[in-house]
Amino acid sequence: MDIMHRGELLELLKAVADETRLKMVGLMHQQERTVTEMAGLLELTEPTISHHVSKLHNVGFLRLRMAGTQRFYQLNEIRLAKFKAYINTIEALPEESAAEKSDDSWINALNWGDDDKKILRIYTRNGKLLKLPLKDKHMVVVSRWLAMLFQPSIRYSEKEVNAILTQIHGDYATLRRSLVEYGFMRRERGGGDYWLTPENESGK
Amino acid sequence: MDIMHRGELLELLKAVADETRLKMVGLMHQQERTVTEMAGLLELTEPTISHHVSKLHNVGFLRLRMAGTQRFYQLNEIRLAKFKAYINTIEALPEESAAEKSDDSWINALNWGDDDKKILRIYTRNGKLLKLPLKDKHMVVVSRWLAMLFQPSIRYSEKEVNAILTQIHGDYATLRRSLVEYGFMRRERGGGDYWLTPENESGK
DNA sequence: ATTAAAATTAGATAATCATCGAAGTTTAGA
DNA sequence: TCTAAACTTCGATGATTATCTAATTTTAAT
Repeated sequence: MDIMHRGELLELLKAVADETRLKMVGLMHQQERTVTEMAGLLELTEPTISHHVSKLHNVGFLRLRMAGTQRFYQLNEIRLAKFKAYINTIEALPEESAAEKSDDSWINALNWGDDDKKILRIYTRNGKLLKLPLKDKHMVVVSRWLAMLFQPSIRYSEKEVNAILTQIHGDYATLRRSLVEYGFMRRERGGGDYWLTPENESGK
Repeated sequence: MDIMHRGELLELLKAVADETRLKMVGLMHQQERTVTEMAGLLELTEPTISHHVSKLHNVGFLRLRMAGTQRFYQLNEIRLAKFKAYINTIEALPEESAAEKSDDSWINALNWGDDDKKILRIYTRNGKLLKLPLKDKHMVVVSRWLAMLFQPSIRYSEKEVNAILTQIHGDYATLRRSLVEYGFMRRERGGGDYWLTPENESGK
C-alpha cells in the first residue's frame, strides 16, 4: 500500500487533537450518530458539531449513511486502524518529495468543459478528494472523474473497487455507491463484480 | 499500570499535532539535539524551538541531558511507546472521574513554609509535575516533595523508583537524579538499590 | 570580574480555529 | 406548493498559539 508522509499523518493528528472531536470519536464508535444527537449530548450547537464532523470526515475517519434528512455518521474503523498503524512510525516519517507536492495541472489536461473543471477544483487537491460534495450536480462531476480510475471492460471485485477509491478519500463506500447511482458503474444483480458502463468508458 | 483518561491522551496528541514539533520528533529520534542545532536545521529562531521543546518535554516526550551551557534533548522512547499503546484505545477512552479533577488542596495540607508551598504550586497541578524547574532552589523543593512518595527504610530498585516517578512526569530519569543529587535519596556505590536518607524521612 | 555561548523568559503580533447566531439547502410529507 | 426537520454554510467573535525581537539567566572560560 502507499507510504504515509509527515504531512498526511499531521492532518490525521490535527483532526483528532481536539477535545470535542475526541469525544465525538467515542460517540461514533460502534454506533451511528446524527449531528443533532451529538449536539445534544455534548451541549454544543449543530453548526459546531457539523464543523467538527466535517473535519473528521474530510480525513476519512467517518463513514456516512444518508436517510431522508438525516445523516448517520460512524467511525471508519479501517481508516482508524491505518492511523494507529502509522502512528508507530511517527519518529521516522519521510519528507514529502517535491515531485508529489501541490500540482493541479492534471485538471487542465482533462477534455472537459470549464464549468466541470471548476467544480472539480473545489473538491480536489493533488488528486485527492478534500471533501464529499453535497450538491448532486457536483457529485456527478466528481463521480465522472472517479470513473476514469477504472479500465473499460474489466470486472472489479468490491474489494478492488474499495482499494482504488480509498486512495482518493477515506469514505470509499460513499464514492462507490455514487459511481453506481449516477450510472458510471454497474454491478451484477444481487451483488458481485463491478464494471464501467460502456457509454461512460471514455470518461466524458 | 495506570489508566489513561481522555484528557491525558488529548495532551499528548496536541503536543505532537504540529508540523514543527513533528519534525523535531524526527530530529530527536536516536540522537541528542540541542536547541541551537534544531533552530538551524528547521530555519526557526531559538526561542521558537525552545517553546516547542518545552511543549514536548512537559508531556514527557523528551529526555534531557545537561552539559555546560548546552542542553541535549532526545526522544523518550518509553513515553512514546506508551503513547502509541494508548492510541489503540482512542475510541473507548474513559471520562475523567470528578474525584480526580483539579484539586490542589493537598499542597495546603503540607507542613511546609508558605514560600515552599508557593514554589510547589508553580510546577504542579493535580499532583503531577507540569514542567521541570530550572532554578536549583525550585528543584530542591520539588525533590523534597518527590521524596514523600517513598517509604522510610525501604529499598527500591531503579525500576521501582522509575515506576513511581513516571506517574509524576515523563522524564523520570531527571527526577531520580535530582533526588540523589540533592541528598533526599541514596544508592549503593556503583549502582543498585535506592533508599531515603534518614534525615529526610519526615519529608521536611 | 568580564565576556561569550546557550538557553529560557517576557512581551507583542499575526494566524489559526472553535464556537455561535443567522441564513441557506435538501428531503419528506401534508 | 407549503411547511417542518436535519443539516450545512456564512460571517463574526473570542481564545489559543506559533513566531518573532529583546531582555534575562546560567554556565564556562579568559
